[in-house]
Amino acid sequence: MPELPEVETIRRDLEAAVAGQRLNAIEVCEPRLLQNCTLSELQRHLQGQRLRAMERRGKFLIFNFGQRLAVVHLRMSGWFSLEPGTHTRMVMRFERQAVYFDDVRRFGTLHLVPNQGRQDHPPLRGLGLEPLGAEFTFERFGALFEFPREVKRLLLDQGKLVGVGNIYACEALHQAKVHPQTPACRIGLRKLRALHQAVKDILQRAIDAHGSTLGDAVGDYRTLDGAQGGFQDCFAVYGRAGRPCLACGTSIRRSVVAQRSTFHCPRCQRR
DNA sequence: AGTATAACCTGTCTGC
DNA sequence: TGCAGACAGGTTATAC
Repeated sequence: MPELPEVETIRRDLEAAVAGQRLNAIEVCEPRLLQNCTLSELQRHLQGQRLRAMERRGKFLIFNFGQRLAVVHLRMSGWFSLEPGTHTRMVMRFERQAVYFDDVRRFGTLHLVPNQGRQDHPPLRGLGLEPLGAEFTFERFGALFEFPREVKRLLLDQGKLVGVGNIYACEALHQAKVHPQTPACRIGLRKLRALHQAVKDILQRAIDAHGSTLGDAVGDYRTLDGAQGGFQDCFAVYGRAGRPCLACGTSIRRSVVAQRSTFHCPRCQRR
């Protein structure tokens, strides 16, 4: 479920909790987690190494151990905790603190990747623009809009732009007053500038609120210490079908775009 | 090259 | 109370 703001929140929390510490042991009890190595290979390369930094690329969480990286994707229900949970799939025991990877739906992935040339190895290969990085200029963003794909589909394409998922795509499109099904190449300069700003703005505001927790069901996103995020209280459209648009009062509409639930205001976001 | 569909899993919620 | 069906923040293989 996590998108960029949730992953970034976890990154910061993990950095504070375990960066700089040596990894004493790593235990994996869900074989599907490991994508490109065996558990013994993982242990051979990482155990005894110091965690140099916690990094993030799009929705990937990167444990930087110097020569090697453990690259984790949380997919739908993964999260990290300082306590063992009901669906713990991996434990990383650092010198002074253990961290637990919990993942109800077992979709989460871990790749062991060489740090040198990391961008040439899956899963970091072929990723798009980092929306909170210096590279996210209006020119480079605008260059993605040359084709007639539906704009929401484009925003969700991790090969074009990383980190934006279903929630924040809906929210950014509403803030910029763009209909989710608008062909990308038919968005005018004014709206395109508004959308560029909205993507940055929504993601930053969501990070400031420590991400979004939709409910209290098992597998819902939590921060490292188990707290809920806060940005769900700021949603303008996501999950608000039938309720009034905060800008104009019109009933928010739910539809399906790119096989995903989509929410928009039919008045603020005209085709 | 695009788009749709099913699949990967488990859990929750809704309606009958 | 039970039970079938829909739905869920993500991605990918496969088939048009």
